[in-house]
Amino acid sequence: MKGMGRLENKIEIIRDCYLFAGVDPKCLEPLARASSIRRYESGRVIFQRDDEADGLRVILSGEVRIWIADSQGREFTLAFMGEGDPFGEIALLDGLKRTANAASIETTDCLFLPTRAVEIALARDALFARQLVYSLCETIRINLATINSFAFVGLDARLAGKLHELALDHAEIEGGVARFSRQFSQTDLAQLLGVSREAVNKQFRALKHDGLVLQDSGRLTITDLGALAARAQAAESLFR
Amino acid sequence: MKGMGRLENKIEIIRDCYLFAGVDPKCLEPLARASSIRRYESGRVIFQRDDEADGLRVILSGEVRIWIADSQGREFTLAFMGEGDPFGEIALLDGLKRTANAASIETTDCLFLPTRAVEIALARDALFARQLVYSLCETIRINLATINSFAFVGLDARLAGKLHELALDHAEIEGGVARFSRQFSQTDLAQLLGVSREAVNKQFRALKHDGLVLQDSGRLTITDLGALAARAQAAESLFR
DNA sequence: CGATAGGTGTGAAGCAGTTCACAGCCAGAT
DNA sequence: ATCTGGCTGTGAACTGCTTCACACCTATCG
Repeated sequence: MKGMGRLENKIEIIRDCYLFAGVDPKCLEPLARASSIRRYESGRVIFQRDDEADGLRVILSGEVRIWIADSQGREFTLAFMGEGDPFGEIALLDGLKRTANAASIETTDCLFLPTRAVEIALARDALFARQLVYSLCETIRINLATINSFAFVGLDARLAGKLHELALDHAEIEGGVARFSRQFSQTDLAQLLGVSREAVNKQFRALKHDGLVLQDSGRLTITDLGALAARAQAAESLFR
Repeated sequence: MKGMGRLENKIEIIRDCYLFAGVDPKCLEPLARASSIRRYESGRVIFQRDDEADGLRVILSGEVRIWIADSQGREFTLAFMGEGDPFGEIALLDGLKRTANAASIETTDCLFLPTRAVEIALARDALFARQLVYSLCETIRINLATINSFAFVGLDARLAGKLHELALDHAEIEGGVARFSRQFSQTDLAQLLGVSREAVNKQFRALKHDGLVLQDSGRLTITDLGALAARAQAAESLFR
């Protein structure tokens, strides 16, 4: 009976992921049966570029960084993923090697769905396929916004835009003020923007000078989200 | 009887697109019934960013440029699409506005599938959904390669890589030599790389100096694809 | 035919971001 | 309490790309 309890627990967890919203309950049970829950301690590398895909993960709690790197060791952060976000879909879905690296930046629990189980659900349930398609489209829009900013936007506007974006996910917003709930180092920001830490520092100076951003003991506070958005105008996102 | 002939003709056209490979023949007929063939003269804008999506197009013959632009009129070319390629899927699939602009750069015939017909096929046929998922993953890999090159790769290697890539689609290759089958202006290349025309010209000088590229009356010839690929090393594509 | 529009080639000046070097600060470990 | 490692701040020198300006070359079109 204990095993049964765990299964029902997993079914519930899966049903709560937006990726599986509306999925046929008949498909849910085999998915749950095949899936497992994996815990990664902070700093664990979950997979690396060019690995074979083993399955899909959905974050139950914690935070994961997805990034690419070059041969010199420079890194570009594609995304920080949090609770409810799925990751590792691409290589799973097209059967090729992983496109990026993933690591936990705090203790993270993931629901792990092995390739075969996803494949079966995909063939059986049109709604699951539909949901996956939405998720892939979202990824494409995010990537296009990144390309847009590389092609057209100066670092000043790019930093403003990125801070604004991060605030929506990682800060408590009240009025036009956003207080970040975790630390982002200038190195983090540099890796998110694809530039050097020094360049970020310089732009940061300007933001602080204009009173748009404060630093209380490591944490950032944005004093005027609207003004920050205005600075990012040129970076107007393709993704809304 | 004539109408019937046109329908069967369309069914055949659809079946030949790789996007519909393996699609249930029962789904094919309604798709064909709803679809139409549209001809765009050279230079016609097919859709623009922020338009509502009307449907999906598959190129039957001709060539289409997909690009984004900023407020100053600078343009970044995301892709040239040719025979068999589908385009306009993203906004169609997620119901949001178009992410990019599309225009024919020569007289182009497209198969046009309106949103509703695609939606119905998607709900009914898991294989069609699977095929779409593959196609979206491919787009994501291409976009990631673009992001990779912006973040890490100098213009020298990026130009070499782009020429190599273009040669695979637009040139006749014999041994290590590739003779382009249409013209690419330096402006075209600049827009593909997200830099100024002058910067491309300068890198071009270096390639010509080293005898890797020739220009006979507008058309380009790559004299050593291997050496060109070596120059692009750092741009090693995430997409293979 | 000469006019015009794209394309190419090139040089000067400027700016944005990189690299390198180093200093100071804080928190956690020994 | 001191040491260490990661973060921040900053300046100097350099490089790569942009912008602007212009010359020249061709193909096309009235």
